[in-house]
Amino acid sequence: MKYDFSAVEGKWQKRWEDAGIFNAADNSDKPKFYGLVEFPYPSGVGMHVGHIKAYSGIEVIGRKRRMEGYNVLFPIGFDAFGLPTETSAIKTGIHPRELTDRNINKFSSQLRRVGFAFDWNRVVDTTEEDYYKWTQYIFLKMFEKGLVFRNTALVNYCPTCKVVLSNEDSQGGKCDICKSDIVQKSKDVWYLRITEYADKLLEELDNLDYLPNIKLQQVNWIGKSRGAFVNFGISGVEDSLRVYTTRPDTLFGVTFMVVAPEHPMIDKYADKITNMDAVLAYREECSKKTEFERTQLVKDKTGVCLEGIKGVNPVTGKEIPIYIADYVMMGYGTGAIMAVPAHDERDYDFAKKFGIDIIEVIKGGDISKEAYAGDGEMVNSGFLDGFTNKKDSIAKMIEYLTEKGVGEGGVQYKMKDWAFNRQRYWGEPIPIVHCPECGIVPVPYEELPLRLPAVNEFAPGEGGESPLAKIDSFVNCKCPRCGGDAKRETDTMPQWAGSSWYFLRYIDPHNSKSLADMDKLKYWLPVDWYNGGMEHVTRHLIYSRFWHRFLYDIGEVPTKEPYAKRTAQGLILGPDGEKMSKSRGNVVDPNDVVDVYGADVLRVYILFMGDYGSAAPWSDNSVKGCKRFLDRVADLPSMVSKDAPAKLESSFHKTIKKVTSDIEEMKFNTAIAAMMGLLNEIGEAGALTAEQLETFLLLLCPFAPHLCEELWEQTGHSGFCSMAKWPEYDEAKTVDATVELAVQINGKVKGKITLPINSDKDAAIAAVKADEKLAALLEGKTIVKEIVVPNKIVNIVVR
RNA sequence: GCGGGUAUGGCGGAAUUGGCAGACGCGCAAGAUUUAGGAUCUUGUGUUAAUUCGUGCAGGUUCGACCCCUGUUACCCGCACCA
Repeated sequence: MKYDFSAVEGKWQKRWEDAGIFNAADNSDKPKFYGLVEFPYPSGVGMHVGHIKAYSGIEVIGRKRRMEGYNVLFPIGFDAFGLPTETSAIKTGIHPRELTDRNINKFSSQLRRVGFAFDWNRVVDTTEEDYYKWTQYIFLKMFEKGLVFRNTALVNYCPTCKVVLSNEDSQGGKCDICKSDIVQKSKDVWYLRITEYADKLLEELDNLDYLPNIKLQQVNWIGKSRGAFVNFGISGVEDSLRVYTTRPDTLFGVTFMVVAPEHPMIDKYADKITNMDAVLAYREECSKKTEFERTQLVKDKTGVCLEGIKGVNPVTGKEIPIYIADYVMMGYGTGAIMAVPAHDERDYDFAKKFGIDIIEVIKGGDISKEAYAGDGEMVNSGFLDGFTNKKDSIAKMIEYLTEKGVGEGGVQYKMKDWAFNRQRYWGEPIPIVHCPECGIVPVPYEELPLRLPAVNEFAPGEGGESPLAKIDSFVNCKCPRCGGDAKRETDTMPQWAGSSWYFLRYIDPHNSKSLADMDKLKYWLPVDWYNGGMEHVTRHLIYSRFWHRFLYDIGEVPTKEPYAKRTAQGLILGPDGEKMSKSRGNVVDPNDVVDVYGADVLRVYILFMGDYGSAAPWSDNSVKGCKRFLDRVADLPSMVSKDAPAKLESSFHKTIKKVTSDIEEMKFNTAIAAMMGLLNEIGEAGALTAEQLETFLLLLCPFAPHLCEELWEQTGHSGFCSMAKWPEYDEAKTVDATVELAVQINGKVKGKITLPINSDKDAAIAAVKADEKLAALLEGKTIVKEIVVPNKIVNIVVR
């Protein structure tokens, strides 16, 4: 029988909301469960099936937990500041505020249509004053603690978006938003000192239940390396050139040094360098290259020797040439390296091209052919000769350098400080005033929120300055410290700011005195389970852990870490197996599916299509299969009978057990498969008891809640199925009285025997010999070995 | 280049982690119902002449391997001249 899902689904969504059954209670004796999903960016195009998949996992888990008696917090909100809305505003002339409100309304109604069990009383919108007031508050706290600094630096700049991007936003040399090539530009930039938290973020990872690949990505992103700083002398002057190396023990093999094109020592010693023209020309050439060109053209090494000055090896006292080359980056280490061509591939290539000596200091390779990066005995290395263990030789050299005062051990991180400003309108204004007398002055806390001025012009200036710079009433202000004329900072925060703490605001979304009440934070934190996309594992997840840890350090939150557990869903690919995109025209709109099949079918299909963590292509036909499943479930009430066959009972207990554990492991596909299998068994049996139907509805409810509520009511229940008690199983009833064992002869399955459960070896062998067919196969053979795994298999080895 | 992952019927995917490969769904075929189509229901469906062969490919360990080991190929995802 088909049921009229459009009427049914709307009816139950309204009842849930009227009864407020999904609203979390702040004061409850029940155990708590805080399930979190990444809140969406409310774009104009509306929701994507990927959103549904991302939310469905925690949705099902949260619904199950609620039925198990937990006080569940499952909130939703909108990460609404950002470029796409601003771009759209510039195009259409509609204010970003107006567009954001429209988009949020659209998303909200779409989310409601799918029947997610969100607590709609706690919706957070990062662009509301009540919210960004606290984003600004956290920024000021960081400023106060010295974690905010300003620096002139070469930054990643997108010429199309006219905006400065963090390294995280410009991966691969492409703008994260518009995909055009990034150029390097010198700018004044606000930074957050995230590197100061690198170790803390790294250390706590051990105590967190994140998927292993997620942890690994974070570790790689932070990129901690141990090594040493070494100060090389510079010939003829009382100065040194500092380098970072992970292999200080190869110091005897250093035959040249390389500095990055932007390295300040070049300007410092401009009068000593005799070929300054060539050096400057090279530098000019490098600055024209995009980051992309510079990192992709790996093979061909270029560079210029600095004539007139030499480096002095602090261990050997030998003079060596210094080169400027773009394979050395200013942004990592000290921007200068000691080159050991015998044992570093890049240095090797460079030495070969420029005809520089190559000295072997580690035995084991053939340095006439290529660099040897492996381990081996140290040679040509003075006091290190004969060392065979890398750890020992490095420790010895660091000891030596420290003693001589020419270096020391140290660590480096690949992660860089977080470039924290954008020349944009639609973002949180940075609460800073520039005073000609006092310098950089923070806006006082009591003046927060520092509101975005209402304007009608959102396009950035040609010079790449923020649209806010054009608004005199905003820019001109009094200095909070001296009261004199001053100017406001006109840049805004990056998109990642608001999403770095939103999970805290859900706990107490309307608090006007603090970002959230401490007692409530203590009750709800940490987030028990956070699910989201793999694409946010290195950026958002690192940023928000950083902010949270900072708030912990200043006593604003009670836990070191925000998220106890983190998982990630796989992509939904288009029907063609390719990533969904407008340009490919393979995008599936969830609304179309809800229109035709209903929300329950959409939900069940998305979780049934494959392993939750893996990518899987969309298939319209498989959606129909889920539709059939639910239609058959809708027929179950007509099959209720007192004379249901007894054998169904153990199938029910098995299914309860399987669905219960599969949901916890996010194996939703096999949980649904188990229910389909049970339904097939019920179909064969032709009847089921009223209690069995009840159990079935409860198991299916987290996946297809509308249908289950409807049938729950139809079968005479009062109250909500969604609030009823999750079924329990009896372990004893999940096992059958008899089991079938496969019988192998020489490892090949030749037949089957049926035995009482837990029968021993003798019984199994006896049963095999009593089986006519199997006995015939053993006739005249010598039995070498008999292996019996109880309840599983018998294997008889014969000759 | 480095790191991680994946590879199973025509398709999406299962497999209690070393014990009957292919659960469940799609598709397909036959039948029922229908004026017909659609929808629905029933049965069948890895492959083979076979008691055969079969989890990307080549070996190995084991009574027994999709699972463990060695080598290899293809694809996917991260990072990428990180000193």
